[in-house]
Amino acid sequence: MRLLVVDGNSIVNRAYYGIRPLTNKEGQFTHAIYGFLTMLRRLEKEENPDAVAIAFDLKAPTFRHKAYSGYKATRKGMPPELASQMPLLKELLGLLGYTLVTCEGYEADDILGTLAAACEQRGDECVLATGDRDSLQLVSDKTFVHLCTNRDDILYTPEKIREDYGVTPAELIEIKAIQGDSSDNIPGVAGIGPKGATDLIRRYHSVQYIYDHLDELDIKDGVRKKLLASKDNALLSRMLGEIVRDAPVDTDINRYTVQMQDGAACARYMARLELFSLIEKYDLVAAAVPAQEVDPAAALTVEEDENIPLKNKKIYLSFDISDNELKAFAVMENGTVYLSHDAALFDSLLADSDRQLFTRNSKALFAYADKHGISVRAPLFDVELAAYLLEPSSKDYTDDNLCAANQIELPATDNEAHKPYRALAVYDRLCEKLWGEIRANGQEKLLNEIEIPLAHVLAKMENVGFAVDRQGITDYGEMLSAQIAQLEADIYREAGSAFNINSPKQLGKVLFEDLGLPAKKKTKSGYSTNAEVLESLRYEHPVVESVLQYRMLAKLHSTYCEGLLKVIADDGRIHSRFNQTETRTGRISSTEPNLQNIPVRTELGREMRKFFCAPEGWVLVDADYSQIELRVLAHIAHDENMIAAFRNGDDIHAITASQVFDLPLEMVTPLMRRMAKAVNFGIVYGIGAFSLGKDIGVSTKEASAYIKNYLSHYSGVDKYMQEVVERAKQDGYVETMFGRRRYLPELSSGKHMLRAFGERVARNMPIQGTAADIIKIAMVRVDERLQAEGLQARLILQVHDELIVEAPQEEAAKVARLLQEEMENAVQLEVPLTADAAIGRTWYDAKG
DNA sequence: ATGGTCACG
DNA sequence: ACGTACGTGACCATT
Repeated sequence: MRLLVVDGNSIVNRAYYGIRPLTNKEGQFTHAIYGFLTMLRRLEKEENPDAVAIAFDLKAPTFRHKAYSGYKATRKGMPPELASQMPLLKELLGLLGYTLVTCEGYEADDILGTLAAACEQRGDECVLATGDRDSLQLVSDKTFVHLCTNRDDILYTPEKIREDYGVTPAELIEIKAIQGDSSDNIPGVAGIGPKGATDLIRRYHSVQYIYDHLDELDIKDGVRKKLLASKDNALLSRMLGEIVRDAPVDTDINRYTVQMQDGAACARYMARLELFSLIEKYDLVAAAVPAQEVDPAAALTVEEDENIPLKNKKIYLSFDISDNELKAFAVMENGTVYLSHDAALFDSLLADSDRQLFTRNSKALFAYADKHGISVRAPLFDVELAAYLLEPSSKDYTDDNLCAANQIELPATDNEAHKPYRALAVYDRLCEKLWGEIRANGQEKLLNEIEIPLAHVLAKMENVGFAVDRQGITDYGEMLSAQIAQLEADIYREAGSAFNINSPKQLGKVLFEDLGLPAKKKTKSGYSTNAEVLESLRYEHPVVESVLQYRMLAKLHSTYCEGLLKVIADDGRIHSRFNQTETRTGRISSTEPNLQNIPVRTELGREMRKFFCAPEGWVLVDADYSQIELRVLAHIAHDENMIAAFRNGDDIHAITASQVFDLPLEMVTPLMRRMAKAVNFGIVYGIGAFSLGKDIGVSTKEASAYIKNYLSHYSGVDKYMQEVVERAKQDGYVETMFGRRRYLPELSSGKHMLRAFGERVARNMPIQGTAADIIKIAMVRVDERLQAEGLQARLILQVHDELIVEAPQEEAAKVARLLQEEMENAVQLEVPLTADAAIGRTWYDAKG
């Protein structure tokens, strides 16, 4: 038999600190629970035990705390974010069929020692899972320690301990007795550390022997003196350091076999915690559906191709549209789902302004309507968009997840074909719940006046697509291929060997081992070979320059030439998809292909934009906001200096330079302006002196002086940056001018890094998010205006602060004015918003 | 599936 | 003592 004993407190600590915070809707932290179960599953898979015991400390569990003023032996209660997860974790473990072991007056370590001793006596094997090296003293030919570290897991056998420490497992106690352990209040011998202690025990094996033969030992007098001075402490430490092996706990291995009793209860518990991936991992998806006999009232009723009553004004609608064609749809009334294929009925529902539609993926609905010449007159509620506004950090917004998160149980059905409609049967409750929260958050306008109308605009943009010059891309790609082949040959010659240049691993070996170039930075899996590192090695070896060139061309070729050629549709246009629920800040994203990252910064890359063009007789009108984020910052921070600069129409980066460097404007050099620009960006991103310094090539100290200067001149910004973090900590979220929220559980993390990240996000999101809100408003208005004025011109792309419209030649001038007007007037700020429009045959030409 | 790299705002 | 600016998506190599 083989028993796995888990040191619950140690593993939960690893989980808590090792995983970024997660919360459910109620704000309950769940990441330690998630991490614990993930680790537990991995342990079981790797160790394949017959039984599992999970040991916990009984009284207020403690954790080792490093005081900021150096290492100090303090024990402090666990942070509340972890403490609140402990009872939930224990209850869930119980439901999953694990047996927990605790013992009054004993620590988890002692339980590990006791169970291991019992296994040894019976001849069973025992694996101890812990993150704490103290347990290594328990290792024997029957007992192993599975040490969980931040990087990876190590299995300790007696041999492995000999290899790592050069002593036997039992001798580890002796080492610790001399070395001491501040976190465990074990004093040890003052003045002797790990090295000295290990050396002594390797030679003399025990503390007792050392003191019995102190005068005869072959050691320095200083060491002898230290040993003598701490004799009492050393002997006490020897006792304290030994783990108890006879705690009064049940050592019968049969008590610890794992048997889940109630899968449905586990699934419900996990759903309440919103740990949906665990439901899948534990294969409880089926159990999550309440069995019919348990709740017969909740059985799903589906009427196929029946006459749909449609008595209500509120229509709960589900549809299956692919390639803009309707496959089927369903409506729900009074809990009954009516399935239909009647497209005419479907179309009439969309056009009926007296009905309100409650659905999801309204973008697909708008795309369908647009394609079929139907104007959607029914007011719409979209669960996905609503859920996104309520919690923009979620990964997806499936019906199942939304119902689970809102404690709405899905009705049961045996019919596989009816499964997709289970959520529709409870859509009235789901929509009610979501709408209630939208109202409570004051997000009604954001949903109804920005996101839902925007879905319509995005649908049209996807349908229209962006015309491209296929032949142009092909020729350009061939030109690149030739250059890439040449560079490849150059690189092999310069490096003295042939290898896969695309493999960072192989490239790292060639540069830093074969050629002996200095490695600047490391990644998790080896040397870093990114552009920053290569730039710094540019003049060290000719191959570096070639690799940089190769990288640039290879990127252009694979991502942009080959990538784009693959997605040109039959109409000769590229139909990117715009995702409206992806980003945590409120921006939209673009996929298949991503048209928001077409090269522009280098001339060669920029050429790519010559192949994005308008059809014959048409032109592109491109307009972009000038410094929208800084203007938003000036507005929301009420910063007088920055507001004045924008009102004067000043060059904001030059003004900033004159302030940061304390010089008159005429004396600002281009370099100073460039640095000031970096500071302006840095401020928007939540800034740190280290990174700013790196970015502009000055010392951290100098960078921090710039920041200090900046904040003293823009004191409104300084005040805002402090207050926004303060408020975020109180509220748990930040929001934009238009009420778009982002929750920041990171702010209450015990991990410094994570908390600092949360603070930067708190400073950045309201700025980036407000800018995103503004351009969304502009898009909706531009679309309305184009239609209202009877123009053929249409929006085809948005790139965060830039809109692109294609227009018949003769409409171009009017459209350019319209675009600029709507963008600049989307919202009134304390500073003017400016947008610059330009006209051209291609994107390259139209971008001012 | 993950990590490294690099394209954009 | 730690690691180092916000937000994305695609491609390639590697596991």
